[in-house]
Amino acid sequence: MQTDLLSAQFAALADPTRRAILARLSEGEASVNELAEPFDISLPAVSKHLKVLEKAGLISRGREAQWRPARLEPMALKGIAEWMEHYRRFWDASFDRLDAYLKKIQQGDDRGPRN
Amino acid sequence: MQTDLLSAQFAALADPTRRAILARLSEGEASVNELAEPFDISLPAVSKHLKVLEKAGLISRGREAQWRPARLEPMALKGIAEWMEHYRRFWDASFDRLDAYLKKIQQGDDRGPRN
DNA sequence: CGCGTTGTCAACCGTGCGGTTAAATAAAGA
DNA sequence: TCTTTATTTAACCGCACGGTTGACAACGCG
Repeated sequence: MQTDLLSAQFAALADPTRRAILARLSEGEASVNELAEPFDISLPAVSKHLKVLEKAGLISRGREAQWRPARLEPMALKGIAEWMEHYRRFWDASFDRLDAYLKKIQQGDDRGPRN
Repeated sequence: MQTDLLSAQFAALADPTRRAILARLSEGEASVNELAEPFDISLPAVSKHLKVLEKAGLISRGREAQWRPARLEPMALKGIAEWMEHYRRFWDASFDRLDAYLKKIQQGDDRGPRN
């Protein structure tokens, strides 16, 4: 079993069905039936996907009568974004320039009042 | 089997050992033995991890005599970054106002027709 | 209450993953 | 050539994953 949250999040995102579910939820919360509609899989399968997403902290669920609407958990992807930031310089050209600039500043004067 | 590159990349990143390997490679290329050293797993296991990373396009491998150094593939993470960009407004503070606006909209027209 | 709707739980199945050990391959060096 | 070093391949193992079907629970409504 996966104890590490970041691993759980990456693993959750590795499935195309789950990414599609997230895309749908980015337009607003939805019931399980609504989420299942575009796919050719059974309802329990969708229910399992939602459980995976929930354990990864990517969604949360409510209750309204017999519906259990799922909604995107807004801050969840921030952890991944922060992990990626460490590698940003490898693919983002504009970051290279900023990086160089920051290093240059840092060399001479650490606590300068930048306004 | 996974044919989708994005899925393969997320799956590759879901393993902590592989993320540690990437972190090591972000400081420069390394041989399999060097990469294996911090871990308590066998060499073939590391070799398999490298193959997963390579198939995901995250690293590439060379040959120098009997060594097969691995190096980070610079542009690889860009695909993931672009996927995440779609969700940026959900966690980035500078989009807070937009987010609040979307939530407000969402309240009104949630579950209309259909089931 | 009984009924229909919505969703989950339980059990099962096939496949792939991360790990192992043992053997094979590749290249440098004596 | 024979040996040493570096790495991959092959075969296997246990387990988690994504899927199924069938039964069950929760709730609104007549």
